[in-house]
Formats: sequence, structure tokens, C-alpha cells
Amino acid sequence: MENISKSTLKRYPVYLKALRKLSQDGVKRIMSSELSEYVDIKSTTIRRDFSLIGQLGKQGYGYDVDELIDIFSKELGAQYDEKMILIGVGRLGTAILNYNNWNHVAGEIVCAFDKQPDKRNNEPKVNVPVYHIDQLKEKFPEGCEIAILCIPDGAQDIVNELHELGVKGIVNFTREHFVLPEGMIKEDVDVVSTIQEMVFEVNSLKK
Amino acid sequence: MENISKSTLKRYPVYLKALRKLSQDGVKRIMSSELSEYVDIKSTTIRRDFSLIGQLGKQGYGYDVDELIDIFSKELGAQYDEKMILIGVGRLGTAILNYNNWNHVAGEIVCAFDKQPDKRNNEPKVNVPVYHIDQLKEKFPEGCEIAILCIPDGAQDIVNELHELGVKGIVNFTREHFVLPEGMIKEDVDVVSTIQEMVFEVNSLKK
DNA sequence: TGAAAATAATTAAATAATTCACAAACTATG
DNA sequence: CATAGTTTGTGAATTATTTAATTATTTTCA
Repeated sequence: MENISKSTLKRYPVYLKALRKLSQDGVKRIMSSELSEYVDIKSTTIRRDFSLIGQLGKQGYGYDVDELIDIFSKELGAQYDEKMILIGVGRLGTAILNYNNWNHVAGEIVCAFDKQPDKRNNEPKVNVPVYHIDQLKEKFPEGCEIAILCIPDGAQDIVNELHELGVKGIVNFTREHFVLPEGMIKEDVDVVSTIQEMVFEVNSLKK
Repeated sequence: MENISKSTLKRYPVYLKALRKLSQDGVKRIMSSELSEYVDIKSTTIRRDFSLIGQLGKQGYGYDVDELIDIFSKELGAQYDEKMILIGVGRLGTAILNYNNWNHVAGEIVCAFDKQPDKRNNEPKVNVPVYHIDQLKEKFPEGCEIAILCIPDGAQDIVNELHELGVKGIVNFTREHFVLPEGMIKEDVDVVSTIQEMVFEVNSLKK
């Protein structure tokens, strides 16, 4: 577990998503070659990725779907009980709070912070308590290590504060630039950049 | 241009975003080492990435910020006039249509498609014409190569149809599984998977 | 104006990630 | 219950990516 590469780590959620879908469809058992077609990742890469966690399959048989789901969830920490907070309850923040299939997939958003908590708390779509961003320290949930950032500006100060509170990972929906404090990790979800990347890719195909 | 690696292609939007911010702040000239601190990518990687496009800098001087922005935009196809369509005008779709700083950054969403076009067209936040999804073929904009997918289900059929219409790239916000037709490329933006990945990463730090 | 300082571009080396290829182990079946 | 047929797991080879070292060019300032 010590040093699973980032590229592998990025594929685990893909596997997990596929396996959940397959399980739902009644598939009990799968082999790497089938899964390969399903997720469009080479079967040998899949086997290698899996083997980093342990011996999950059986030769001549394949993998047990539900067992895999279990192991992934447990072994990798998606134990449905990861506490997270969300900062910035705007349009996007609300969309995330309401994401269907959200619950019991990657943990739980226990509360949110915003500059206008009163307004947010009165919105029907907002399903967690919203506190004022100034109360971050007081209301910060014990043991929370992941924060989801959806604010339009002032990211740097908040990131610094989160660092002091023990947050390890930031899922960043902000387009703001900020310096990541030592020891923290970050995943960007940038709609504009992703679309831009697609533009670049499509255009680089032509030349 | 022929074969710029995917990893490099993924960094271009990062550079572009940073450069735009710097330009806005009045920075006229920058060297790779400065930019390196700003975006947290090694300066040597930056220079290599840049050199793939051409000789963009001057030894002993650095790079001209506005010139870089220009070159990136032109050379890589983000000519602000890439036509795109959006499919599925739900909460997320609307959020994307309304993304601030959207215009003139990566092209233009010219129209959208939905199962309930009448309802969507009456929403104040929706700023492009919305057609019924059954009219995809008729209303499909000439020369459009990129589609943004925000529908909750039925992705496969739509992807196949888009393929026939000449769409090359799909920016996928769907959690649905679909098989990508030959020759198409896809970028996933999966909020749940990204958060899950963060959970995995944070947990793999500990062990 | 010319030499020292700075910095990009490029070549070479190192590192990381993927894929190949096959032994080992299991399943299924007669 | 033995054996043929599968399919995993993994060391070795390959390929891709990043980083370091070197070279070449430009600026700057005495």
C-alpha cells in the first residue's frame, strides 16, 4: 500500500464504478479480459493494479465481483464513513451536495461552510448544516481530513486554515490559484480546463 | 504537434490559466523558474512542454506572457471559436452554461439539447437555445466536434448518434458506462470518482 | 562594446508506467 | 480424480515521461 502510483490510484475509482454497475446487473464473477473491454484499460494493467492490493483473484476463474467491491472499499479507505466538509454552497456546491448516488459511495459530507449560512440553510436542496465560514475552527468536525472547495475567491486563506486544522486532501473546484501547504494533496476538478484540454486534444489529432 | 503526449496536453490548460492570471496582474514577462513555483511543475518540464510547440522563449530573457497566451490559444486550437454543444440541461448542465469566465476561454456552447426543451428554455439561467434531444440531427451545428454530456441515463445511444454526426470529443459528466466508438476521445469529469480518488490517496498516505 | 550573467533549448540519463510472456494455480468436465 | 483448458500473478522487457546536464543564445551593465 505504501507506494501505489498515482496513475494506478486514479484507476481504482474507475474499477469500483464499473464493478458496482456490474454487480447491480447481476454479474457475480468477471475476468480481467472482460473488465478490460468494459472499462477500456488493458487487462494486464488491471491485473497489475489489482495485485498491488493483494491476491484478489483465482487462476482459471477470475475475480468475484462483490468480493472485489468489498476489498476495494475496505482496503482503500472508501469505507462509506470518511467525513468530509464542503466550503462554498453556491450553485456548484449545492449540485455536489445533491449528487445522486452520492451516499455510501465515498463517505459523507457532514457539514458545509459559506459566507451566507442563513440564506443557504433555508434552501430546500441543501441537506447538511451550513455554518459561517468564520466558524470554520469551532464547527470543524473531529477527524475530518478532506475538504471540497467550491468558493469563487479567497481560496488561499481557507486552504491555510484547513491545513492547520489537519485537512490532508483538497478537492478543488475553484479556478483560483493557491499555493498548497507542505504535506497536503489536491485534486482539481476544473470544468473549463477539462473542456479546454478536450479542445487541445481534438485539435492535436488533426495536425 | 503530431504527438504531444497526453500528460503534456493536460498541463497546457494549467499553464494557460496561470498565464492569464499573471497577465491580469500586470506581469509582462516570466521565466520558467518563476512559473514553476506558481503552478508547482518543475521548470524543466515547463520548458520541455513549451518547446514542443516551438521556440517560444528567449535565452537570457524568459517568456513574454501575452505572447505565450496568444500562441497557446492559436496553436492549440483554443481560438475562442470552437463550437460545442451541451446535452442535458439539468442542474449541472445549467451550472456549466453559467460558468463565470466561461466565454472566450475555450470556445462557445452554441446550443443545448434536453428531453424537456420548453421547460429549460423558460429558465432564466439558460442562455442558449435548447432543442429537444430528438432533434439532435436536425439542429446539430455545422462543424461542431465537441459535445458536453450531462445526462443521467441513455448515454450510449446519444454517443453513437454524436459519432455519426462527426463529433470527435466528449466531455463526460455522466456516471453511466458507455462504449466509446472507434476514433472518438473522451474526458471524464466525475465528481464522485474524484472525491473517491482523494479518499484513496489520503488513506494510502497513512499505510 | 564586450564580457559576465541569465535563461531557454536540447541532448542524455534516470525514473516511472505499461505491456509482454509465461509459470503457477485453479476450474470444470468426463 | 486426472487432465485439459483457463486465467491469474509477476519477473523481465519495453515504452513513456521526467529530470539532469550541457550547449547556445540573449541581455545587461560597466
